[in-house]
Amino acid sequence: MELAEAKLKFIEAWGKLGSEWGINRTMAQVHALLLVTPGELTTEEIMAELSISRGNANMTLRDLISWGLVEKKHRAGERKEYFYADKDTWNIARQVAKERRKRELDPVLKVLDELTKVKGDNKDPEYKTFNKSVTDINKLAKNVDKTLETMFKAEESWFWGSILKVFK
Amino acid sequence: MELAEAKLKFIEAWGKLGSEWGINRTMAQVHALLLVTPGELTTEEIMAELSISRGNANMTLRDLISWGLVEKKHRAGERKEYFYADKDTWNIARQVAKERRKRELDPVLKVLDELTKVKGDNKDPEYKTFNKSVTDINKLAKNVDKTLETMFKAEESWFWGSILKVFK
DNA sequence: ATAAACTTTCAATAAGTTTTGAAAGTTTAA
DNA sequence: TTAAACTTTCAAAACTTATTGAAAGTTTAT
Repeated sequence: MELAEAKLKFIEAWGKLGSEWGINRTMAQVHALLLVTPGELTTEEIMAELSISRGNANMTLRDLISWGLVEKKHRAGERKEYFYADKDTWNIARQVAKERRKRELDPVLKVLDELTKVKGDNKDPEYKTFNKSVTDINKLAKNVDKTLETMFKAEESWFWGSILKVFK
Repeated sequence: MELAEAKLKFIEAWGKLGSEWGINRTMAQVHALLLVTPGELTTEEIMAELSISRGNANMTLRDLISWGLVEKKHRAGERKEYFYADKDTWNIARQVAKERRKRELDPVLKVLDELTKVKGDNKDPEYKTFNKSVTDINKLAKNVDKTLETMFKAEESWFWGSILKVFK
């Protein structure tokens, strides 16, 4: 397979995975493009490479920057802005996990905490079932939360070393 | 808070989380409804409770069954079909992880494996960057895959015990 | 101050996804 | 076999989300 073809396949696969996990397809594709690009790209280049509009490119790049995955670079004496992606996979994974926890897991944990406090009669099967499900899910979610917290602080090698050692 | 209100909040929160993670909102809501319901519900009851159409209820229930989260029950002498959800949170988490791995992670791993095999000149920055990114992501994805594999086989208490022990 | 070079915004539109509901299909009991 | 009770299907409609592109805004050099 040729390099150019391989790049396209990578961009496509990454875009598809993103969209299946609730991340805008274009955002994932722009990110993929920057990941396989040495150095930086301008908005124009990204627009051309992926055949997307100026508006779309601009908004997607802002999103990627707000997710902490991409940075703007400024070259002395030039007006254009250059974009480049952090290529460290472990940082990327951490960054994505961090953002999604903040945006999605945290609010759910708040609701679950509130719902575990709802009082009722344990003789009532309606209440009992509700309470058990909510409490169990809350516990699971909190464990996930703790593990993510550890992951944020950890070095990649230490993290996987620890996990894979335990699971052998 | 009242039980009825709490149930609605739970159904809403679960639906929202689902949609943010690429799971149809209605599917997550029906699942949530069954989770807080002792015993079984009929299609009619689910339609009424969530104000959804017969077609929607039917398709969503089939999906939930194909995900292994819900089962049909048959009561002797009755024509109606009853649906109930497995209430074991650990089973649910495993089941969801299993399905998503099969549907989404596996195909990406296949593409990544193929892309890591693309040959090129390591003096070429284009090739070098492509190869490094793809190889790194492939490694990470394989580690995730291994961890999921362990999770599928494990008991909940053992799994979290091991993870949380390591991370203390 | 001006104008060229570039970035950002956002209303309109397109694309994608979910939902409906009526019709077709199936099963069961008599 | 018939018909009532129930389930399934799927084309059309509603809804949601993503994208465009032209206009407005900003920055920089002169």
